[in-house]
Amino acid sequence: MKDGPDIARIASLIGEPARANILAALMAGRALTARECAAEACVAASTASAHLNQLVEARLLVVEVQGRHRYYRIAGADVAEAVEALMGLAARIGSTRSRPGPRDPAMRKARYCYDHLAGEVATALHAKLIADGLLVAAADGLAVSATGRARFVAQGIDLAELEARPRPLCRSCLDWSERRPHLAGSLGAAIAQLAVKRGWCRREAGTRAVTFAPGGAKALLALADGTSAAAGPKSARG
Amino acid sequence: MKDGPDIARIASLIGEPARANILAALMAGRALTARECAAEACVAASTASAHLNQLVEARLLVVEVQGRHRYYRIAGADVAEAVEALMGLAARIGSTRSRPGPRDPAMRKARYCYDHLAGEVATALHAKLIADGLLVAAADGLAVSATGRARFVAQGIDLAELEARPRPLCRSCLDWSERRPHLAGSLGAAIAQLAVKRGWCRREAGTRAVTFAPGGAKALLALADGTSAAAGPKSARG
DNA sequence: GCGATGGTTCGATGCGCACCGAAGCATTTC
DNA sequence: GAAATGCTTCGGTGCGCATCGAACCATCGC
Repeated sequence: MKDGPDIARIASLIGEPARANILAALMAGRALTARECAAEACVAASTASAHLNQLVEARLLVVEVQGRHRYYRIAGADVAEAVEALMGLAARIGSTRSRPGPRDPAMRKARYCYDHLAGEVATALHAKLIADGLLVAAADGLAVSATGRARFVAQGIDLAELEARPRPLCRSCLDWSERRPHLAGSLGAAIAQLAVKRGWCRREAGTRAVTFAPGGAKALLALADGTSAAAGPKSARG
Repeated sequence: MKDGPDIARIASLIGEPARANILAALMAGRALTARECAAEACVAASTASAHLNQLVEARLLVVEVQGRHRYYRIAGADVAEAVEALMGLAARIGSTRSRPGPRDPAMRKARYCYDHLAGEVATALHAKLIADGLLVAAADGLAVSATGRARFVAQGIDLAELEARPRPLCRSCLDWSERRPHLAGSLGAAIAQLAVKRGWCRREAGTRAVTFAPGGAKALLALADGTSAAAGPKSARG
C-alpha cells in the first residue's frame, strides 16, 4: 500500500546537484536569468536550459520572459518551505559542504529565506513578537493580535492589503540554522521589505546572506516593543 | 556561491522510488523488517538491502537487530518533517498517484504522521487546543499553558517526564492534506498514544490511515474543553 | 542591417546506479 | 544437526539521464 502523495518525483528533481544549486540560489527570493542559473549550477547554458524546463514543468519554478531574457524564480512559499525543511535535515545529519564557505556565519546571522528573513536575528524577532504579544497562537498557526495590528500599521505595513490576498499572513517557518521558527507569510515578507527600506539591513549580490547595519538588528527587534522609530538609523525614506 | 547545507544528497536519496516508498511506509511510525520494506518498495530483498543501507548510513533511518530480523524505522522527527513537507508540496503541485488508492479519504480524515496524528481530526484538535487556551504561542512555536498543563495531566499525560527529554514538547507540523498545522512533538505523540489507548481510534496494518471509533473523534476533541472522560467509550484501560 | 548576446533544441556520449539471481552467512525451528 | 528463514554481499547488466558543443532562433544595440 503506497500511502500519500508521491514524493519521489519532487525529491528527485531537487536531488540533482545542478538543480539543487539553482533552487538554493533562488531561495534568496530574487529572480535569476537562465544565464545566472547556469553559472550557479556551474553547467553549460544548454544543460541549465534543460534543467530549468523540468523545474518549470514541475511547477517548482516560474519563468517570466522579458525580451531575450528569461527570469526564473521560485514558484511559491510551499516550494521554499520544502527546500528549507530539507536544508534543516541536511544541516543536522551533516551533509554540509566539504569546505564551509566564508559566508556560513553570515548566513546563520541573517539571510533571506525566499522572501522573508531567517537566521538568528529573524528568530529573535519572532520570539520577541510573541513575548510582547504582537503575535498569538491561532488555528492556522499564528495570528496578529490587536496590539500587533496597531504596531505594524504604525510602521507603515498595510495589513488590510496583505489580508486581502490569498496568501497566509503569518506562517511559522522552521529555521534550519536556529532550529526554531522565524516568521514567514506575507507579514514576514513585508517586515523584510521594511527592514531593507529603512536601511536596517541590506542584501548582497550572489548570496542569501543579509548584512545588518550598525544598530539595524536592534531597530528591527524594536518593532516588537514599539520603540522602533518610523525613520531608520539613516532616515532612508526612499 | 553555494549557500547553505547541501540538499542534493538528501533529496536524491528520498527521490528514488523504492526508497521513497520505504520512507512513506515508515511514516506510520512503526518499525518494519527488511523483508517488509522490500515488499513496500516492490523490489527484491537484495535491492532493498542496498537501499536500506544507504538510508541508515545517511541517518535517515535507524536499524535494530533482533536475532535474524532487522527492524528499520525513521531516525527522528526532523526526517518526518522533511518528508511531510515534500508530501505537502507534491500534493499541491499534483504529483499524486496515477490512481488514487481507496484509502485516500481515510488518510485525509486521520493518519499517523510518524508518531503523532495528522489529518482533519488532528488539525481540528490543534485548533481547538489553541482556541480553548491550552496551547499558546511561544518563541519555539507553541507552549502548554497552565490550563493546558492541568488538563493534560488530568488525562494521564506525564508532562514532566516528556519535558525531561531533549525532544521539544510542542511542535507545529504543517499537515499536507489540510494545509494548516497539526500538533507534533512529544506531546503530539503522547496524545496519539492516549487516543489509541482509550480506544478512540485504532491503527490498521499496512497503512498510515487511522480509524476512529464511533464517538472517538469527539472524545479526542473533548480533550480541549475538559469534557473528555478519563475512560474512553470502551473503557479500554489496557 | 549586421554583429553580439541570450537562450533553446538537438544528437551523441558515457557515467551512475538500480536491478536481479546466486551464493553465503546468521538465526530460528523442529 | 538439518532444514527453513531472514538478510547481506557480489557481480553482471542495462537503462536513465546529465553533459557538452553545434546549430538555430529571438532580441538587443549600434
